[in-house]
Amino acid sequence: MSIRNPKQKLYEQFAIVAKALGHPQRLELIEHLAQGPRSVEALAMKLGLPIANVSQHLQTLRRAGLLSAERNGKFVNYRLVDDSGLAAFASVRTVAERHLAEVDRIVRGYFEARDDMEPVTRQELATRMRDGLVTVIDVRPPDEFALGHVPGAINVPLGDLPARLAELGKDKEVVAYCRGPWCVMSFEAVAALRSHGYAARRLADGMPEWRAAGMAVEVAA
Amino acid sequence: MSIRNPKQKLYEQFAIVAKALGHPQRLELIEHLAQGPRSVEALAMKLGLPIANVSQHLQTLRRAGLLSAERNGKFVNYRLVDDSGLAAFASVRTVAERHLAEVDRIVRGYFEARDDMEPVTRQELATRMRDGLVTVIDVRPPDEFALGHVPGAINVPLGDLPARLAELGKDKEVVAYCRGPWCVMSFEAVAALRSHGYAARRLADGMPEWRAAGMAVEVAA
DNA sequence: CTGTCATTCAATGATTTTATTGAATGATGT
DNA sequence: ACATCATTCAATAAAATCATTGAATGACAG
Repeated sequence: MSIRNPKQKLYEQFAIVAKALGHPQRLELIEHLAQGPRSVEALAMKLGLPIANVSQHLQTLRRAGLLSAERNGKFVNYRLVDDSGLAAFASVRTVAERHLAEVDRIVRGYFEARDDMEPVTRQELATRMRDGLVTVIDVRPPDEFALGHVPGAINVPLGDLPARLAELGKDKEVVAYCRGPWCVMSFEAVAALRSHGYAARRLADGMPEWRAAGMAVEVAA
Repeated sequence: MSIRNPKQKLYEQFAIVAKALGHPQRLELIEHLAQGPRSVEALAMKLGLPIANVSQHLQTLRRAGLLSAERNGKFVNYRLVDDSGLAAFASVRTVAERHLAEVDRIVRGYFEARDDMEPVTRQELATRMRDGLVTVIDVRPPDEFALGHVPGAINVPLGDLPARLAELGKDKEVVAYCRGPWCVMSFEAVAALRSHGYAARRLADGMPEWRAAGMAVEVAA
């Protein structure tokens, strides 16, 4: 029986939060919930995991104060309680990006092979959209697009891109975005567009960051 | 053998960082290293833990990119590689402070009993110091004070405070600070000073945050 | 070279976390 | 009431993390 002083008790609580972030699939759950509220089943489908497993992860995140759950009929909808969880995720990501050699290796090996250009910043995109210089495509699945997207963006899920190239004029630069800074879909989209002769770039991060930065968001009717 | 796509590999790396933050004593190590570089033995002494145990925790933090180690003769000095680790700690703390009921309980039960006043912000302190309105005391141990302190602050380790009350005039407000936002020493100092009739408040956070905010820092000769 | 000291390594058991399975719960619709 | 469906709970085994111990390493002093 160890005597724990108040500082140690506080640090145990902080550790609960960090521990909740310390599992790759829980981070992925956060990424998906950052697009909008979701039921357990919907999340399990997106991640390709058993429902009971996802349910347990969600409860771990809820106990850490990252999520709230609301019952809606038969379904339980989970959502991020606020931006602080996403901010914690982002700061953890920053540490890894700056100091882990393995991250560098993965980025060089996969991501830079698809898009080695500087991404577009939010501000830059907002300006170029206002001036009518770019076509913005949202490459996420339609359900995520419906929950909120960059005003004026066209929803072209990655799988549909080859069939819908004709919709995108070559006179304007195409800017693609999806769920976040390392969402593979926007990298794949940019690579595909370039190979077809389009001028294409990525947005530096995704929808949740756009929303968190206070930019206007359009929601499906 | 699971096939892991590049996103999952990245998330595993992010999880390594979060996992490293997911242990109360590793968080405490970060707090101490935020005061300045330290040897393994010195940290073990401060935390009251076996050296081998501390060594292992430090290596976990190093593998997560949070610390760097430099050999200096017989000693190995660990240090925070940059502010990003402290920022991650801070954002995890924010989640816990906002959403964990247990944190609220601990703060109410212990900390607010010692100091229920609004703490002084850095900017406010800088202004009031310039105008000569406050006496600033640094209640950390002398070795930490020596590695950097608020210019003009007096080092009064908490244990010495009762014997050194006479040094502090009652005409000026006394502001106490120590290692960080929930460092118990500054709470105890404020409580002790108030009980002796002094006007006393805490700085909202500690030395590492002062330094990270770009404020001037004085180092012992 | 030898002894000492700070640190790391390696091995161990104890504890915690994780994934899986199937049963229990709670709400809905017939 | 009954069947159905989404979710949670409970139990289990596998895996990871943790603290502890004592031996190995690497640097210095004599």
